[in-house]
Amino acid sequence: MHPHDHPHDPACTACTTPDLAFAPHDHAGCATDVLTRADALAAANGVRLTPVRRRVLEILLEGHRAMGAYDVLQRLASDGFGHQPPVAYRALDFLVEQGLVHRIHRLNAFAACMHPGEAHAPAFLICTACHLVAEAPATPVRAALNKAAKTLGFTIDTAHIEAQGLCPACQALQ
Amino acid sequence: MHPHDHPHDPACTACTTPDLAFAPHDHAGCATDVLTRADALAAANGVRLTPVRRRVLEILLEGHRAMGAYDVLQRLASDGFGHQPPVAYRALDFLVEQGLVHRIHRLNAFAACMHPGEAHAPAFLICTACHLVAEAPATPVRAALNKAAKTLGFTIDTAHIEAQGLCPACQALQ
DNA sequence: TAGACAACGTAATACTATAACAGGTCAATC
DNA sequence: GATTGACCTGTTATAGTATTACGTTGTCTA
Repeated sequence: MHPHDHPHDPACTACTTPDLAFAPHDHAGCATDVLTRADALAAANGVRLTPVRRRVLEILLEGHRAMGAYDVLQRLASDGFGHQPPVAYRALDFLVEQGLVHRIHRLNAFAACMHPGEAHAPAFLICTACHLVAEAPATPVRAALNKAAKTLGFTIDTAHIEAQGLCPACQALQ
Repeated sequence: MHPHDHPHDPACTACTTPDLAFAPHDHAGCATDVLTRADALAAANGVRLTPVRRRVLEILLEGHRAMGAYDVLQRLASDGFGHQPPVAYRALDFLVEQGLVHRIHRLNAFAACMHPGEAHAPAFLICTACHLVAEAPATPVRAALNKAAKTLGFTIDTAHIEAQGLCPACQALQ
């Protein structure tokens, strides 16, 4: 897997790979790839992926799940970092600003972005059974949303699209 | 204005009226119409729109804005209802279940549904300047979302689509 | 009218998030 | 090499959001 230190490029396989959350995959590779890309992005943007921040990203990358700030905090504390909420919230806020983490409002939780550096505006698919979260490409969804807003004269700045339902694996178990 | 005690009907003008939040309109009529429809819906569904519940809906209908549960609670308390959070949350939960109120996750707040009884799955447009909230018809948006989910094998149960930006009036003031 | 059940009210608590301030690190500058 | 200033981390304290648990009242029905 190449370092992937570039913005979205249709010629790059990693860039065009669909979200793997719901598919069996080499998760260790998947996670370290994202971390590598995160390092590169931080350098490119002139910001610092400090130890706490990087650790938070690692923690979120352990699974394709959203975690609450306090769960992250507990992990940080047991790793020798601070014990107070701002420690977690600051790192999370930074990662969200940098596009390395997404906030899932419906769950009051945070999930690692699996497509950092790619210009993307995902829709989140949240499995209510196994709690996996995937990012679905949502360009057409956003186009439709912009169009709907336009008919009311509204100009969209940011949009959050979060769907709950069943992932393929959990559907099979029903 | 007719009682509107029916489900969505393309032949009914009230049913096909676009959301008026961003447009100058007869708000008193707009609010009482929704209340009338709410009464009819509750009766039709065999549930009770009790005094607290109805009052909560009235409060939310005072403006096309989302309110936090504790703001609603304060109003309820000053109207002689209970002073504890469950009083507000229970009424709000009921109204959400009945489709008379929408939860705006991004704001941790609640807004009266302006299209009760119409089979609708709106996208919420939240003005960051004046805090008005409108419901945009989102059938095409949801179609696109379902399609995106399908490519990942995901089945959507419920979706929340919330956009932030500027309403027409606030754009004009920029 | 007795029983079942829904609705309301309260107290207590859990969960999520931010404000305000102190000390530490590091790079650029004098 | 000391100094400044920006940024980062940590703390305490507090604000804001939501739920659990339990007792009482009201309503409907058998």
